[in-house]
Amino acid sequence: MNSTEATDRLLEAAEELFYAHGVQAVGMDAVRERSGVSLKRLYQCFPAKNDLVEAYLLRRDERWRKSLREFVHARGDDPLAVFDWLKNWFAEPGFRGCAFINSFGEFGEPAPGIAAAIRRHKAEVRAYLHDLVPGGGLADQLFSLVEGATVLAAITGDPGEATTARGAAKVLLAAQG
Amino acid sequence: MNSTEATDRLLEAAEELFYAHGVQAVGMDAVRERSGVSLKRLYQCFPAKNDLVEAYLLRRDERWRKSLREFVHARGDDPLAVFDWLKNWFAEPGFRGCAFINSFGEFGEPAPGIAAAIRRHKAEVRAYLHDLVPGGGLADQLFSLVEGATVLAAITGDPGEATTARGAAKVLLAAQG
DNA sequence: GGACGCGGAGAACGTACGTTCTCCAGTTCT
DNA sequence: AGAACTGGAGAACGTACGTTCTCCGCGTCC
Repeated sequence: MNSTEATDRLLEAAEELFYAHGVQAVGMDAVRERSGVSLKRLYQCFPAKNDLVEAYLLRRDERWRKSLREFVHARGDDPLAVFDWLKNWFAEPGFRGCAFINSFGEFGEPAPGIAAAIRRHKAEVRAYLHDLVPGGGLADQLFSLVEGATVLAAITGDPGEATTARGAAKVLLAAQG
Repeated sequence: MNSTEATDRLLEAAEELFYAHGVQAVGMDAVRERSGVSLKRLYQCFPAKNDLVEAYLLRRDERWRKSLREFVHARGDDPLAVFDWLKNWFAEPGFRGCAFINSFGEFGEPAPGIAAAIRRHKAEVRAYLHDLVPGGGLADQLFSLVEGATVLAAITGDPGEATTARGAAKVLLAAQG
Protein backbone atom coordinates (compact mmCIF):
# COMPACT_ATOMS: atom_id res chain seq x y z
CA MET A 1 0.00 0.00 0.00
CA ASN A 2 1.24 3.35 -1.15
CA SER A 3 1.66 6.22 1.27
CA THR A 4 -0.92 8.49 -0.31
CA GLU A 5 -3.44 5.68 -0.32
CA ALA A 6 -2.73 5.13 3.35
CA THR A 7 -3.35 8.81 3.98
CA ASP A 8 -6.65 8.62 2.13
CA ARG A 9 -7.81 5.61 4.03
CA LEU A 10 -6.79 7.17 7.30
CA LEU A 11 -8.67 10.36 6.58
CA GLU A 12 -11.72 8.41 5.49
CA ALA A 13 -11.71 6.35 8.67
CA ALA A 14 -10.93 9.36 10.81
CA GLU A 15 -13.84 11.31 9.40
CA GLU A 16 -16.32 8.51 9.91
CA LEU A 17 -15.20 7.85 13.45
CA PHE A 18 -14.48 11.37 14.64
CA TYR A 19 -17.71 12.76 13.30
CA ALA A 20 -19.85 9.95 14.62
CA HIS A 21 -18.39 9.59 18.10
CA GLY A 22 -16.40 12.75 18.72
CA VAL A 23 -12.66 13.13 18.47
CA GLN A 24 -11.82 12.40 22.07
CA ALA A 25 -13.90 9.26 22.19
CA VAL A 26 -12.00 7.69 19.28
CA GLY A 27 -8.58 6.21 19.93
CA MET A 28 -5.80 5.94 17.42
CA ASP A 29 -6.27 2.20 17.59
CA ALA A 30 -9.83 2.53 16.36
CA VAL A 31 -8.60 4.58 13.40
CA ARG A 32 -6.01 1.94 12.66
CA GLU A 33 -8.56 -0.85 12.79
CA ARG A 34 -11.09 0.94 10.63
CA SER A 35 -8.57 2.08 8.05
CA GLY A 36 -6.59 -1.14 7.88
CA VAL A 37 -3.41 0.94 8.06
CA SER A 38 -0.75 -0.13 10.52
CA LEU A 39 -0.01 2.02 13.53
CA LYS A 40 3.53 2.55 12.34
CA ARG A 41 2.36 3.92 9.04
CA LEU A 42 -0.32 5.95 10.73
CA TYR A 43 2.32 7.76 12.75
CA GLN A 44 4.42 8.22 9.64
CA CYS A 45 1.56 9.98 7.90
CA PHE A 46 0.40 11.90 10.98
CA PRO A 47 3.05 12.28 13.67
CA ALA A 48 0.44 12.97 16.33
CA LYS A 49 -3.30 12.70 16.77
CA ASN A 50 -3.65 16.46 16.56
CA ASP A 51 -2.27 16.38 13.05
CA LEU A 52 -4.83 13.81 12.04
CA VAL A 53 -7.61 15.84 13.61
CA GLU A 54 -6.47 18.94 11.81
CA ALA A 55 -6.34 17.14 8.48
CA TYR A 56 -9.77 15.66 9.13
CA LEU A 57 -11.22 19.12 9.71
CA LEU A 58 -9.59 20.60 6.64
CA ARG A 59 -10.84 17.81 4.45
CA ARG A 60 -14.31 17.97 5.87
CA ASP A 61 -14.43 21.71 5.37
CA GLU A 62 -13.60 21.38 1.71
CA ARG A 63 -16.04 18.58 0.99
CA TRP A 64 -18.83 20.15 2.97
CA ARG A 65 -18.52 23.49 1.24
CA LYS A 66 -18.19 21.87 -2.14
CA SER A 67 -21.39 19.91 -1.63
CA LEU A 68 -23.25 23.03 -0.53
CA ARG A 69 -21.85 25.16 -3.33
CA GLU A 70 -22.77 22.67 -6.04
CA PHE A 71 -26.27 22.15 -4.74
CA VAL A 72 -26.98 25.84 -4.50
CA HIS A 73 -25.39 26.56 -7.84
CA ALA A 74 -27.66 23.98 -9.47
CA ARG A 75 -30.58 26.03 -8.12
CA GLY A 76 -29.40 29.20 -9.77
CA ASP A 77 -27.52 30.38 -6.70
CA ASP A 78 -30.76 31.06 -4.90
CA PRO A 79 -29.83 31.85 -1.29
CA LEU A 80 -32.87 29.96 -0.08
CA ALA A 81 -31.45 26.81 -1.60
CA VAL A 82 -28.90 26.87 1.20
CA PHE A 83 -31.67 25.96 3.58
CA ASP A 84 -32.96 23.21 1.33
CA TRP A 85 -29.50 21.74 1.33
CA LEU A 86 -29.42 22.01 5.10
CA LYS A 87 -32.66 20.12 5.38
CA ASN A 88 -31.27 17.27 3.34
CA TRP A 89 -28.15 17.25 5.46
CA PHE A 90 -30.08 17.26 8.72
CA ALA A 91 -32.12 14.31 7.52
CA GLU A 92 -29.11 12.19 6.61
CA PRO A 93 -28.66 9.16 8.80
CA GLY A 94 -25.78 9.80 11.15
CA PHE A 95 -26.20 13.57 11.12
CA ARG A 96 -24.65 14.86 14.32
CA GLY A 97 -24.41 18.59 13.82
CA CYS A 98 -21.51 20.67 12.60
CA ALA A 99 -18.17 18.92 13.02
CA PHE A 100 -16.49 22.24 13.69
CA ILE A 101 -18.87 23.39 16.37
CA ASN A 102 -18.66 19.98 17.97
CA SER A 103 -14.88 20.09 17.93
CA PHE A 104 -14.93 23.57 19.36
CA GLY A 105 -16.98 22.30 22.27
CA GLU A 106 -14.82 19.27 22.68
CA PHE A 107 -11.57 21.10 23.26
CA GLY A 108 -11.50 23.72 25.97
CA GLU A 109 -8.32 25.23 24.59
CA PRO A 110 -7.86 23.63 21.17
CA ALA A 111 -4.39 23.14 19.75
CA PRO A 112 -3.55 26.15 17.57
CA GLY A 113 -3.94 24.25 14.31
CA ILE A 114 -7.33 22.93 15.31
CA ALA A 115 -8.61 26.29 16.48
CA ALA A 116 -7.43 27.80 13.20
CA ALA A 117 -9.20 25.11 11.17
CA ILE A 118 -12.44 25.77 13.01
CA ARG A 119 -12.26 29.53 12.56
CA ARG A 120 -11.21 29.18 8.98
CA HIS A 121 -14.20 27.00 8.15
CA LYS A 122 -16.61 29.51 9.60
CA ALA A 123 -14.87 32.35 7.82
CA GLU A 124 -15.08 30.50 4.50
CA VAL A 125 -18.76 29.78 4.89
CA ARG A 126 -19.40 33.37 5.81
CA ALA A 127 -17.47 34.53 2.76
CA TYR A 128 -19.49 32.18 0.58
CA LEU A 129 -22.74 33.63 1.87
CA HIS A 130 -21.43 37.11 1.21
CA ASP A 131 -20.80 36.09 -2.39
CA LEU A 132 -24.29 34.71 -2.62
CA VAL A 133 -25.98 37.74 -1.04
CA PRO A 134 -23.78 40.73 -1.64
CA GLY A 135 -23.92 43.96 0.27
CA GLY A 136 -25.11 44.87 3.72
CA GLY A 137 -25.25 42.58 6.70
CA LEU A 138 -27.80 40.25 5.22
CA ALA A 139 -25.31 37.48 4.62
CA ASP A 140 -24.27 37.62 8.26
CA GLN A 141 -27.87 37.35 9.32
CA LEU A 142 -28.38 34.32 7.13
CA PHE A 143 -25.21 32.84 8.54
CA SER A 144 -26.62 33.14 12.03
CA LEU A 145 -29.75 31.33 10.90
CA VAL A 146 -27.70 28.59 9.29
CA GLU A 147 -25.65 27.98 12.41
CA GLY A 148 -28.64 28.12 14.69
CA ALA A 149 -30.61 25.69 12.60
CA THR A 150 -27.67 23.29 12.51
CA VAL A 151 -27.18 23.34 16.25
CA LEU A 152 -30.86 22.90 16.98
CA ALA A 153 -31.31 20.15 14.44
CA ALA A 154 -28.41 18.29 16.03
CA ILE A 155 -29.79 18.59 19.54
CA THR A 156 -33.47 18.06 18.82
CA GLY A 157 -32.97 15.67 15.91
CA ASP A 158 -35.59 17.55 13.93
CA PRO A 159 -34.65 18.39 10.31
CA GLY A 160 -37.58 20.81 10.35
CA GLU A 161 -35.28 23.40 11.90
CA ALA A 162 -34.08 24.00 8.36
CA THR A 163 -37.59 24.85 7.27
CA THR A 164 -38.01 27.28 10.14
CA ALA A 165 -34.79 29.03 9.26
CA ARG A 166 -35.75 29.07 5.61
CA GLY A 167 -38.92 30.90 6.47
CA ALA A 168 -36.96 33.52 8.34
CA ALA A 169 -34.47 33.84 5.50
CA LYS A 170 -37.27 34.38 3.02
CA VAL A 171 -38.62 37.27 5.06
CA LEU A 172 -35.18 38.81 5.41
CA LEU A 173 -34.48 38.51 1.71
CA ALA A 174 -37.85 40.03 0.81
CA ALA A 175 -37.32 42.90 3.24
CA GLN A 176 -34.01 43.79 1.66
CA GLY A 177 -35.49 43.53 -1.81
CA MET B 1 -18.56 21.92 56.75
CA ASN B 2 -22.16 21.00 56.22
CA SER B 3 -23.16 18.69 53.39
CA THR B 4 -25.32 21.21 51.55
CA GLU B 5 -22.53 23.76 51.74
CA ALA B 6 -20.16 21.19 50.27
CA THR B 7 -22.63 20.62 47.45
CA ASP B 8 -22.82 24.35 46.79
CA ARG B 9 -19.07 24.75 46.72
CA LEU B 10 -18.71 21.75 44.46
CA LEU B 11 -21.25 23.06 42.01
CA GLU B 12 -19.65 26.48 42.05
CA ALA B 13 -16.22 25.03 41.35
CA ALA B 14 -17.59 22.61 38.79
CA GLU B 15 -19.31 25.37 36.87
CA GLU B 16 -16.25 27.58 36.77
CA LEU B 17 -13.97 24.78 35.67
CA PHE B 18 -16.27 22.86 33.36
CA TYR B 19 -17.43 25.93 31.53
CA ALA B 20 -13.97 27.41 31.16
CA HIS B 21 -12.05 24.32 30.11
CA GLY B 22 -14.65 21.79 29.05
CA VAL B 23 -15.91 18.87 31.09
CA GLN B 24 -13.47 16.27 29.85
CA ALA B 25 -10.45 18.45 30.41
CA VAL B 26 -11.25 18.90 34.10
CA GLY B 27 -10.44 16.08 36.49
CA MET B 28 -12.24 15.36 39.71
CA ASP B 29 -9.06 16.36 41.49
CA ALA B 30 -9.24 19.84 40.02
CA VAL B 31 -12.80 20.17 41.29
CA ARG B 32 -11.67 19.02 44.71
CA GLU B 33 -8.82 21.52 44.78
CA ARG B 34 -10.93 24.44 43.61
CA SER B 35 -13.83 23.71 45.92
CA GLY B 36 -11.78 22.83 48.98
CA VAL B 37 -14.02 19.81 49.48
CA SER B 38 -12.35 16.48 50.12
CA LEU B 39 -12.55 13.76 47.53
CA LYS B 40 -14.40 11.53 49.95
CA ARG B 41 -17.10 14.10 50.47
CA LEU B 42 -17.20 14.86 46.78
CA TYR B 43 -18.09 11.26 46.04
CA GLN B 44 -20.66 11.29 48.83
CA CYS B 45 -22.42 14.23 47.22
CA PHE B 46 -21.98 13.02 43.65
CA PRO B 47 -21.34 9.28 43.32
CA ALA B 48 -19.83 9.71 39.87
CA LYS B 49 -18.56 12.47 37.65
CA ASN B 50 -21.60 12.17 35.42
CA ASP B 51 -23.81 13.10 38.35
CA LEU B 52 -21.76 16.21 38.96
CA VAL B 53 -21.91 17.14 35.29
CA GLU B 54 -25.64 16.66 35.23
CA ALA B 55 -26.11 18.83 38.33
CA TYR B 56 -23.82 21.45 36.83
CA LEU B 57 -25.93 21.63 33.70
CA LEU B 58 -29.21 21.81 35.59
CA ARG B 59 -27.93 24.60 37.78
CA ARG B 60 -26.51 26.52 34.90
CA ASP B 61 -29.75 26.18 32.98
CA GLU B 62 -31.73 27.71 35.82
CA ARG B 63 -29.36 30.59 36.48
CA TRP B 64 -28.90 31.36 32.82
CA ARG B 65 -32.61 31.50 32.09
CA LYS B 66 -33.29 33.48 35.23
CA SER B 67 -30.75 36.11 34.25
CA LEU B 68 -32.20 36.38 30.75
CA ARG B 69 -35.79 36.47 31.98
CA GLU B 70 -35.13 39.22 34.51
CA PHE B 71 -33.21 41.36 32.05
CA VAL B 72 -35.86 41.09 29.39
CA HIS B 73 -38.66 41.62 31.85
CA ALA B 74 -37.03 44.85 33.01
CA ARG B 75 -37.28 46.00 29.40
CA GLY B 76 -40.99 45.42 29.24
CA ASP B 77 -40.60 41.93 27.78
CA ASP B 78 -39.43 43.36 24.50
CA PRO B 79 -38.22 40.39 22.41
CA LEU B 80 -35.38 42.48 21.06
CA ALA B 81 -34.02 42.81 24.59
CA VAL B 82 -33.06 39.16 24.33
CA PHE B 83 -30.38 40.16 21.88
CA ASP B 84 -29.19 43.01 24.06
CA TRP B 85 -28.76 40.52 26.86
CA LEU B 86 -26.88 38.23 24.50
CA LYS B 87 -24.51 41.03 23.59
CA ASN B 88 -23.68 41.63 27.24
CA TRP B 89 -23.15 37.94 27.76
CA PHE B 90 -20.91 37.59 24.71
CA ALA B 91 -18.78 40.47 25.98
CA GLU B 92 -18.25 38.98 29.42
CA PRO B 93 -14.70 37.92 30.10
CA GLY B 94 -14.52 34.17 29.97
CA PHE B 95 -17.45 33.81 27.58
CA ARG B 96 -17.04 30.49 25.83
CA GLY B 97 -20.34 29.88 24.13
CA CYS B 98 -23.30 27.88 25.29
CA ALA B 99 -22.41 25.31 27.92
CA PHE B 100 -25.03 22.96 26.57
CA ILE B 101 -23.94 23.11 22.97
CA ASN B 102 -20.36 22.64 24.09
CA SER B 103 -21.29 19.65 26.19
CA PHE B 104 -23.25 18.22 23.31
CA GLY B 105 -20.15 18.41 21.15
CA GLU B 106 -17.98 17.02 23.87
CA PHE B 107 -19.81 13.75 24.30
CA GLY B 108 -20.39 11.64 21.24
CA GLU B 109 -23.06 9.61 22.99
CA PRO B 110 -23.81 11.52 26.19
CA ALA B 111 -24.98 9.66 29.27
CA PRO B 112 -28.77 9.69 29.31
CA GLY B 113 -29.01 12.23 32.13
CA ILE B 114 -26.65 14.60 30.37
CA ALA B 115 -28.41 14.32 27.03
CA ALA B 116 -31.70 14.97 28.78
CA ALA B 117 -30.33 18.06 30.52
CA ILE B 118 -29.11 19.47 27.23
CA ARG B 119 -32.39 18.87 25.45
CA ARG B 120 -34.38 20.16 28.38
CA HIS B 121 -32.44 23.41 28.42
CA LYS B 122 -33.11 24.05 24.76
CA ALA B 123 -36.76 23.13 25.17
CA GLU B 124 -37.09 25.56 28.09
CA VAL B 125 -35.51 28.41 26.18
CA ARG B 126 -37.73 27.72 23.22
CA ALA B 127 -40.77 27.70 25.45
CA TYR B 128 -39.70 31.01 26.96
CA LEU B 129 -39.41 32.58 23.53
CA HIS B 130 -42.84 31.27 22.66
CA ASP B 131 -44.20 33.03 25.74
CA LEU B 132 -42.46 36.21 24.69
CA VAL B 133 -43.61 36.06 21.06
CA PRO B 134 -46.83 34.11 20.94
CA GLY B 135 -48.29 32.52 17.87
CA GLY B 136 -46.81 31.29 14.63
CA GLY B 137 -43.29 30.12 14.08
CA LEU B 138 -41.70 33.45 14.87
CA ALA B 139 -40.37 32.32 18.22
CA ASP B 140 -38.67 29.38 16.57
CA GLN B 141 -37.06 31.69 14.06
CA LEU B 142 -35.77 33.93 16.82
CA PHE B 143 -34.48 30.86 18.63
CA SER B 144 -32.46 29.92 15.58
CA LEU B 145 -30.96 33.41 15.52
CA VAL B 146 -30.13 33.21 19.21
CA GLU B 147 -28.35 29.90 18.87
CA GLY B 148 -26.53 30.95 15.74
CA ALA B 149 -25.32 34.18 17.28
CA THR B 150 -24.11 32.35 20.36
CA VAL B 151 -22.15 29.80 18.39
CA LEU B 152 -20.59 32.39 16.13
CA ALA B 153 -19.72 34.73 18.97
CA ALA B 154 -17.99 31.86 20.72
CA ILE B 155 -15.94 30.88 17.69
CA THR B 156 -15.12 34.31 16.35
CA GLY B 157 -14.97 36.05 19.74
CA ASP B 158 -17.01 38.92 18.35
CA PRO B 159 -19.93 40.10 20.54
CA GLY B 160 -21.20 41.95 17.48
CA GLU B 161 -22.88 38.75 16.38
CA ALA B 162 -25.63 39.71 18.80
CA THR B 163 -26.15 42.97 16.97
CA THR B 164 -26.37 41.20 13.64
CA ALA B 165 -28.95 38.79 14.97
CA ARG B 166 -30.83 41.66 16.59
CA GLY B 167 -31.13 43.36 13.22
CA ALA B 168 -32.59 40.21 11.71
CA ALA B 169 -34.97 39.80 14.62
CA LYS B 170 -36.19 43.34 14.21
CA VAL B 171 -37.07 42.71 10.58
CA LEU B 172 -38.85 39.47 11.42
CA LEU B 173 -40.85 41.12 14.18
CA ALA B 174 -41.80 44.01 11.96
CA ALA B 175 -42.85 41.67 9.16
CA GLN B 176 -45.19 39.79 11.44
CA GLY B 177 -46.61 43.01 12.80
C1' DG C 1 21.83 -17.88 -2.06
C1' DG C 2 22.56 -14.68 1.57
C1' DA C 3 22.60 -9.92 3.64
C1' DC C 4 19.65 -5.98 4.01
C1' DG C 5 15.81 -3.04 4.69
C1' DC C 6 10.86 -2.03 4.64
C1' DG C 7 6.43 -2.80 6.62
C1' DG C 8 3.11 -4.98 9.66
C1' DA C 9 1.39 -6.93 14.13
C1' DG C 10 1.12 -6.18 18.39
C1' DA C 11 3.56 -5.72 22.93
C1' DA C 12 5.27 -2.23 25.91
C1' DC C 13 5.69 2.30 28.22
C1' DG C 14 4.21 6.45 30.39
C1' DT C 15 0.69 9.20 31.77
C1' DA C 16 -3.81 10.81 33.10
C1' DC C 17 -7.73 10.18 35.54
C1' DG C 18 -12.07 8.15 37.72
C1' DT C 19 -12.76 5.79 41.73
C1' DT C 20 -11.65 3.44 46.09
C1' DC C 21 -8.85 2.47 50.11
C1' DT C 22 -5.78 3.48 54.11
C1' DC C 23 -4.45 5.89 57.76
C1' DC C 24 -4.76 9.33 61.13
C1' DA C 25 -6.15 13.55 63.82
C1' DG C 26 -9.79 15.59 66.12
C1' DT C 27 -14.30 15.22 68.37
C1' DT C 28 -18.00 13.26 70.97
C1' DC C 29 -20.15 10.28 74.10
C1' DT C 30 -19.89 7.27 78.38
C1' DA D 1 -9.83 9.12 80.21
C1' DG D 2 -10.86 5.89 76.71
C1' DA D 3 -13.68 4.12 72.84
C1' DA D 4 -16.08 4.99 68.77
C1' DC D 5 -16.95 7.85 65.06
C1' DT D 6 -16.24 11.49 61.45
C1' DG D 7 -13.97 13.62 58.00
C1' DG D 8 -9.72 14.87 55.58
C1' DA D 9 -5.31 13.98 53.02
C1' DG D 10 -3.47 11.55 49.93
C1' DA D 11 -1.86 6.89 48.35
C1' DA D 12 -3.37 3.18 45.58
C1' DC D 13 -5.79 0.68 41.83
C1' DG D 14 -7.57 -0.15 37.33
C1' DT D 15 -8.19 1.35 32.94
C1' DA D 16 -7.73 3.87 28.70
C1' DC D 17 -4.99 5.70 25.41
C1' DG D 18 -1.21 8.31 22.87
C1' DT D 19 3.09 7.01 21.47
C1' DT D 20 7.19 4.07 20.88
C1' DC D 21 9.63 -0.28 20.63
C1' DT D 22 10.44 -5.20 19.36
C1' DC D 23 10.26 -8.78 16.57
C1' DC D 24 9.56 -11.11 12.39
C1' DG D 25 8.44 -12.14 7.51
C1' DC D 26 9.10 -10.85 2.88
C1' DG D 27 10.89 -8.80 -1.08
C1' DT D 28 15.29 -6.80 -3.08
C1' DC D 29 19.98 -6.33 -4.38
C1' DC D 30 25.14 -8.20 -4.53
